[in-house]
Amino acid sequence: MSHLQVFDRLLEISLLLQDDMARSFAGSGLTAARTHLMWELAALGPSPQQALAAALKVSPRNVTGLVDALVQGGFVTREPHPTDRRATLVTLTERGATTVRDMARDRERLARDLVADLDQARLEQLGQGLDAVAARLHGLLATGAPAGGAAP
Amino acid sequence: MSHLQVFDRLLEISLLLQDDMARSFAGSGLTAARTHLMWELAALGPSPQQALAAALKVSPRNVTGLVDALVQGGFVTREPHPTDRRATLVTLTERGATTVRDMARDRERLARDLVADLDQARLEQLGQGLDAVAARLHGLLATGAPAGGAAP
DNA sequence: TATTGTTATACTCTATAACTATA
DNA sequence: TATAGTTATAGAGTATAACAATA
Repeated sequence: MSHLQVFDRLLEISLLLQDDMARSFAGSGLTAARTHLMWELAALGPSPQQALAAALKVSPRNVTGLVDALVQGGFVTREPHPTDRRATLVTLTERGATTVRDMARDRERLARDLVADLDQARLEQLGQGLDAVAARLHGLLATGAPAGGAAP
Repeated sequence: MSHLQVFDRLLEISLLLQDDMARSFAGSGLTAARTHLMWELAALGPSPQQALAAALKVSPRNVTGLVDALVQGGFVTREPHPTDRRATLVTLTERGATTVRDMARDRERLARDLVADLDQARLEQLGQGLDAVAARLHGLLATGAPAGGAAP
């Protein structure tokens, strides 16, 4: 097993996970970006758009559009901020909260299914290998210079 | 090490690789989609746009736009097809070919760097674990139903 | 004066549908 | 009649810059 084969597998898995995610949005009015916002919102609790922009590492203008779409879909509402009248608190609706719970459940199930063929020892080995790769990647990116784009 | 931790690591690595890729395009006029097209083009040789659309699993209309941008950047040219006057052969320029070679070199180096901390046995264990995950993922997606979106 | 969210503008990726030129 | 590529149109994500209301 060569380093290139391992790398190819990582890219392959990455693409397959993205495909699966995109497929799961079909017809729901949700997208990766909107789902990500809801996910962060569930973690943060009701938040002004600035906080969401920071959490998502995205421009405030971008958040406006995402929230617009989620409001239209009935997943979130804009509530007045209790003390700052410039801000609005983006808040999950019942439907939005249910959606996030369902996603968390599906995610848990998928995570379990993916390693269903591995016994405890092999799971541990896989985890340690991934830890090492993630650590190297963080190190390489921390230098500022790109580590050298992974063309798929 | 739990299945959820392993899953989180996979998602984390996936995001970091995308970040790195995006960063490596800064100022070059290239993007992930355009780079992907060049990458396929290098593998296929001079190709009509239909072939590229099929290889990239993207609409022919989309290819028109990507090729337009790559022509403008001097990475590819549109040559007349020798026998079919409806078609054009998209062809890498000298600059385009050099770019792909550089990408392949960077990719090789990155693949090596990522596993630099692993000895041969651990590399093998990681590879086998990833193989198992990829196999499960293929199996789950083959059923048609989404395996349950991996919300980041 | 600084911050929150918005309007204005622009670029990219993506898709479908209709159209032109050729097979 | 079918195919290759284009124009037309549209939706989504993203960004910067200018502007309003409020701190």
